[in-house]
Amino acid sequence: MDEALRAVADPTRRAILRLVRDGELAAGEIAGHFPSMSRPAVSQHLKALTDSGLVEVRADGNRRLYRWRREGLRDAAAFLDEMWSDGLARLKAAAEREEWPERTRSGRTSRGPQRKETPT
Amino acid sequence: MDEALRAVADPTRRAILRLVRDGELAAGEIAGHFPSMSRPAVSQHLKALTDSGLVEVRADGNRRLYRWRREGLRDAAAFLDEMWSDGLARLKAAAEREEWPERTRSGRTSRGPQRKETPT
DNA sequence: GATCTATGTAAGATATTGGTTACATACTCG
DNA sequence: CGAGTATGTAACCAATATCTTACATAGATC
Repeated sequence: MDEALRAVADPTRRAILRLVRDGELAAGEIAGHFPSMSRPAVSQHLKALTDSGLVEVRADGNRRLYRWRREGLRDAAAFLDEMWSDGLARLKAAAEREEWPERTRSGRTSRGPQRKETPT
Repeated sequence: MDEALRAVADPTRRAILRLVRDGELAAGEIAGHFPSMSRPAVSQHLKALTDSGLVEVRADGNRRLYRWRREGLRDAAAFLDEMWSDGLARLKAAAEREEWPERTRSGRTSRGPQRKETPT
């Protein structure tokens, strides 16, 4: 999953993913969408995406057609979903029980002139 | 979003996130969960997490309590969800219409003994 | 076969990451 | 105040990432 997340953390690669999401595109066509970057750079991003399983390649004569691979994001999506949604549930439940471990030990209960406590 | 995704791409940081997901933990307690790594290393991961908005800190006397910050993953989760779920819909729709741009140009229609075409 | 065309790979420069040890701070406690 | 505890930062290093340019290779075309 690490690889997939790292791959997706790069904006260029995310853009490529969006490009090949609903159809195949040749490497050159993809590179054409990034005029600010050399073609080899894009090629390397494509390699990264392929290696991390986010896209698949298919040879078509001269060219190489890239296509989105949905499975590639499964674990990453699952993690984030669990973290976000399930985490919401946990937070809510904890808040309702007021179970948050607030004052954990000393309990800074109005003793000294606390200067920069809780920089909220 | 880049930062959040990059932060979450690291397994140590994911583990930290899970640790502070349902309550506050002091830096030292967190570091205690990673005996294989020096305390400063964990501290730096905490900094990364804080900078990317995935956790918040609160001073409590001597210590610094870290807590999960749900908002931090909003965009990342949204992206992955859109990519995964919505992408599924797109794929399905495209498949039903058989709209996949298969043979894009030449149409490798049984001409040569295609060796390693479509490594499926 | 000679020559495009499409694309990957090698080599190298530079920036960023992730760790370590040493040190600086700040709060707590007797 | 002085010792001890909790934690962040600085300095450094090794490994990676991400570009660029130059080059290699394979299929297409005439």
